[in-house]
Order: sequence, then structure tokens, then C-alpha cells
Amino acid sequence: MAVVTIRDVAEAAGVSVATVSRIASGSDYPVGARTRERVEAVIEALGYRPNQSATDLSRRDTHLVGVVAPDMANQYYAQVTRGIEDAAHAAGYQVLFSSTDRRRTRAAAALEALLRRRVAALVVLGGGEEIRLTPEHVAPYGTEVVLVGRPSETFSTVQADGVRAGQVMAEHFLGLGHERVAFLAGSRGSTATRLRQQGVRRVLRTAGLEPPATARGGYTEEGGYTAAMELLQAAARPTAIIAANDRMAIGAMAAAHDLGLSVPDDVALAGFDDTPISAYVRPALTTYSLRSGRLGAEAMQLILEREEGDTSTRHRTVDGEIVVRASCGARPAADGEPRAARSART
Amino acid sequence: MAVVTIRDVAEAAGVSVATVSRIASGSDYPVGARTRERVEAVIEALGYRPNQSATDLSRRDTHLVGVVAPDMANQYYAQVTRGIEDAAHAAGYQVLFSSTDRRRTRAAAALEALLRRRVAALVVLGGGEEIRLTPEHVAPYGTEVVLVGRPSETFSTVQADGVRAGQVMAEHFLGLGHERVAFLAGSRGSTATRLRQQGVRRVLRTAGLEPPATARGGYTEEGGYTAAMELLQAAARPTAIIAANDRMAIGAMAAAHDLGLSVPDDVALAGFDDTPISAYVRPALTTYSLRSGRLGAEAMQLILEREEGDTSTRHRTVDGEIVVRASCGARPAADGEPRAARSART
DNA sequence: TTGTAGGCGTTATCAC
DNA sequence: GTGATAACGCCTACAA
Repeated sequence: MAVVTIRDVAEAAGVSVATVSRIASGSDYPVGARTRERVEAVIEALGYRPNQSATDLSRRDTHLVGVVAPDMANQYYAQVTRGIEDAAHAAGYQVLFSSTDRRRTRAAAALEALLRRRVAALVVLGGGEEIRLTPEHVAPYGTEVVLVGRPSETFSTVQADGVRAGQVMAEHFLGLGHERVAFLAGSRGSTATRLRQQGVRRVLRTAGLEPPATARGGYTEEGGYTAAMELLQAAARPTAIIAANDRMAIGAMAAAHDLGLSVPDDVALAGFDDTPISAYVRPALTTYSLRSGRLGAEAMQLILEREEGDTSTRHRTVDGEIVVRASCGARPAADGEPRAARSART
Repeated sequence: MAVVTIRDVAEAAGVSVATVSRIASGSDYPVGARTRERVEAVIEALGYRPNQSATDLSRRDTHLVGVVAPDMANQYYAQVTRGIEDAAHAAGYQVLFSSTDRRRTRAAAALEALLRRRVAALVVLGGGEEIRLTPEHVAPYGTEVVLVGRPSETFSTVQADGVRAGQVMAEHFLGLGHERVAFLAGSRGSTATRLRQQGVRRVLRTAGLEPPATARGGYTEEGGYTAAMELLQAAARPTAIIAANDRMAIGAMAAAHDLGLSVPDDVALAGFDDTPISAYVRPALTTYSLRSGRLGAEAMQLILEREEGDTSTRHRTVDGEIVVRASCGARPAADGEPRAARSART
């Protein structure tokens, strides 16, 4: 009933704790075959499970990676985290995470707690301002820090190529003949929005068109709906709206619908993220797949490389691809499609 | 540069480690005002952060709660986890989590790792079969276990009132005059599906109607699409489909659309979960709000109560409410609506 | 009020 | 090969 310690095992097996440790920890230190067998049997019989706190303390290394994000219930962060997690578990790490809810105090508390736990690495998701983290903070602990989705000189980063994504999407619409393209921004100060918008702007400018009319939707369906209502009722109605994410694009689709406008005939639409649902709204949503999971996997990759000696600050870019469906007008409305999720990756 | 330990602080402040400990750990052990002040200054200056592994080892208590779920990228689990997390942080706990990907080996490994960490509590999400957890497993460690969304005699549980949810939804459709109601099940062996289906069945039987035609969609949009295609092309086409979750309902909506059927006129639709998006598809989806976050909060509540001495096995039920929108036919299609997210909670 | 010292459960360095 | 034993960093009787 009481917790079995290494000493209990040693005693029961008639060996020293050192021997048990060598066996239980999977070390490659040589141990006699007979002894090993006996000890393993005892471990099994007693249900011995090494206390990780003790191991960490002794080894001075927790195999823990801390993840900090604005909100884990948000699909994007959840997917990135999943990517981190898969790679982490494969490498014998565990994931400890905290949502900041975009609040300074929560972010600070989360970071503090993670540092106390001496996490081997820290992955910060999102471009929010709520996080104050300096190299001095983590220096003493040798914690590897990776920022996902925000630029940095001092820390390693993993980013989606937002500018390129915006360009690709804008070019797609220009290719379809659109000249009045609007942009639906996410939240203020968001890196993702800024980059995508920059890409869109650049393409429009190069084509000699006016910069996109812009409204802000805070990345939610509701915000997208409201912002799109505004854009769609403006004097010069845009013929296409590029939303900074799928959720807003779907809100915009609802707005168009409620205004009696046809998508894509009256207004073409597209988003970013390639949310699972985007293939199943009607018309199916054209979007840009960012492979959020890859971002997480890449972040973990940086962490593992550090473990192998590379302590430099590195920057990785993960790029995605446009997924053309019906909402942009490049494909027939779903009615005639044989397959709901029909899409093309170019 | 090196990590600051309690000894460094003691030395710098000219006191014993015991004194520093009493101050740094926030204990209420009496300490002289002057001493306290001095020590606090040193802690601040040196940036001392207690090593949690050491604290845990010494206290024989990690303030860690482990969460195990099939897939954290799944909206539902993410929301429940968020609920756990908020409550956990408020109570000074941290959350360690693992996705099992519904695989036995991963589930076993996750559980093992969590047990080694000596998590104070374990929250198991989902009704999957991949998890083998017996009281004997955790008994030695005094780990509090809470199962969310699956029944159990031996462990505490938190569940949504699935039967009631199913009943409410079925009654809603009967009230609208439907007599051929079909059911879109999730994955095999899912508790949520079973309960909701049971509720639906019960109501239909009581009303003297045939049991619902059923197809399985695995809880995804794609599965819902495919399964609905099947149901909708059957000889006796159902006039209403109740899907076990919103994602499948949206897949079904796409299927109806692609078949040229009108929702809700040709076929009425409803889901469960009240996903944010459900208010923004067109027609807006009638659903049943389960407040997943509440499930998590409630689970954490059980854990905290245990901390206060209640070691009994307890069961909590969280119930939700139907959210009536346009897809069931009880409200006008969104076109005429002043507000996209229009909904009524009855 | 403050300090001393033993213990928490492992690992790792030495001897043997 | 195997076994003592000193860390690891903190907490907490117990003494003073």
C-alpha cells in the first residue's frame, strides 16, 4: 500500500540500491545477467515506479517542456501543442502547459511556475504582448526557449511564412480578376495578421491596385461576421474578402448570406488555417493550410537539437499551401461536386 | 549565472536555510519582520526560485494534475482541459497532459509517466477503451482519479447528462412534427453516443415511433458527411437527423446541400456541443450546449474537495441546454434574421 | 524567533 | 560486477 521506493526493491532483491538504480533507470552500466533478472522480477512484483522528482533532482534535468499559449481551447494553439506533444513524447519529454488568457498576470505566473519546475525547454505560442520574457530570465537555468509565431533576435523561432501566404492568396484572387480586395484582420498587434496583410498589400500594390479596405474581427466567427457586415455594406463593396483566419471567413460567409449576397458570385471569400470544418461549409472555403502541427514539431525539433549541443539561436520557417475550394470562385459551387471535401492543392 | 539555491540566499542574507525556506515557501511560520525584509530583498536581488522538484520530493506532494485525453487538438477535449486548467491554476496546481491518440500503447506510456511524476490527481477524458486504469494502479500513490465522460463505480466521475440531452433533442423534433428521425452516431463504444442515442430512442419509443435509423460518423465532419449521404439516400429518407456532435451535423449539412436537399425543409438537422461555429453556418445549427469547460472545472472541484479530506468516490452531472437555431426548422432561415448568431435557449 | 540536522528518493562517484 | 555513500535542493521536527 505504501509507495515502493528503490530501497524496498533493493532489500527484497538482496542487492544494493545502486544496482537497482542502474537497472530501473535503463542505464547501460554493466550488471550481471542473473542479478538483473532477479531485480527486474522484484520491480515487477512490487510495482516499483521511480519517483521522477527524485530523479530530476539528482540528474538536474527534468524532461519537461513547458508550453505557454493564450488559449488552449483555440484550435490553432491546440494543434501546435499537439505537434509539440507528439514530438515530445517520442523523445521522452512531457508537456506542461498554461493558458495565459492574454493577461499579463497570468502569463507571469505561468512563466514563474514553469521556471520553478525547471522545465528543460519553454515554447511560447502566439504573438501576444502579455508575455515578458528575457534571456536573463532563463539564462541561469539553461532553459531552451522557442517562440512560435513571433519574430525574435534573442530567442529561437519557428514561424509560418505569413508574408508569402498573404501573397499567394492575393495573387490567387488577382488571377481570378478581382480588383477590389478587402482584408479582414485578426486582433490588434497580431503578428500573423500583420504578415499576411503585408503579403496581400504588396501584391496589390505591385498590381497597381488600391490597398485593401480593412476591418478587424478578432479572429472569431462573431468578429468576422460583424466586420464583414461593415465591409459589405460600404459604398464600394469589395468583390473579394481575404480573412486572416478561417473562423472569421466563416463569419463573413454568414454575413454575406444574411445580406442576400452570393458567395462567390457577389463576393469571393478565403481564409487561412485550413480548419477541418472549412471543407464542409457551403460553399467550401478556400483557405491556406499552415500545418500548425508542423510548427509544434519543428519547435520540438529545435529543442532536441539543442540537447545535442547546438546552443545557437535558430530560426525556422514552415510554409504552407493554398487550398482552393469553391468560396473563391475558382471551382464550381459544391452542388455539382461528387465529393464534399473536394479541394486542390497547387 | 549558476542557479541560485536556498543556500546561496541564506548565506547572502546571513541567516539559516530554514529561515529562507519559511519565507520563500510562503509558510505562516513566524519570522522576525527585519529578517523577513532582508531575506526578501536578497531573494529578489538574486532571483531565487525554489526548485520545485526538491520541494515536491521533500513535501511528498507535487501540485500537478495529469490530464489524459484522446486528442488535445479536438475542440471538446481542449475545452474541458481549459476548464481544468483555469481551476487548477487558481488553486496552485499545474497541468501535465498527454494525448493518447486512442492507442493503447500511448495511453499506457502516458499513464506510466504521469504516475512516475506522482501527479496529485489524474483526470481522464473521453470514454475510449484505450485506457486501462484500475484502483490498484494508483492506490499506493494516493492519486485522486476523476473520469470525465465515462461512467465508473470505482472512480469519481463527471458527466454530461447525455440521456437527458438526447431526450430533449428528440422531443424538440417530435414537437415539430417529425416522425422519421435518424441518428448519426460517433465512434464505436463511445459513451457520449450511447447515452444520447438512448435518450433519443426512449422518446421515440414512448411516442410509438420506430427506433431511429442509425449510421456511424466517427465524430468528424467527413464521417458525418459520408454517413448522412447514406441516410439521405435510403428508401425511407428521414425528415430529421440528430447527429451526436456538431462536427458531424455540419458534415451532414454539406451532404444535404450536395444532394440538393434543403435544410430544414427537406431534412431538419441538429447536433450537440454548441461549437462556436455552429451559430455561423447557414442555416445556423440547432444544437445542445454542453458547456465542456464546466466539466473540467467540476473535475478539478472534485480534486480539490479530496484535498480537503473527502476521499469518497463522487459523481457529478453537468447538464446543458438546447440551443434552437434555424437548422431544425423551428426558426426562420437566417436570411431574414437581423442577427447571425440569433439563438434561443429554452 | 532562529538554527541544526535528518530525511525525501535517486543518481553517480568511488572503492572493492 | 557490486556496494557504500555523498550529493541534488528543499522542508521540518527539534533544539536552542
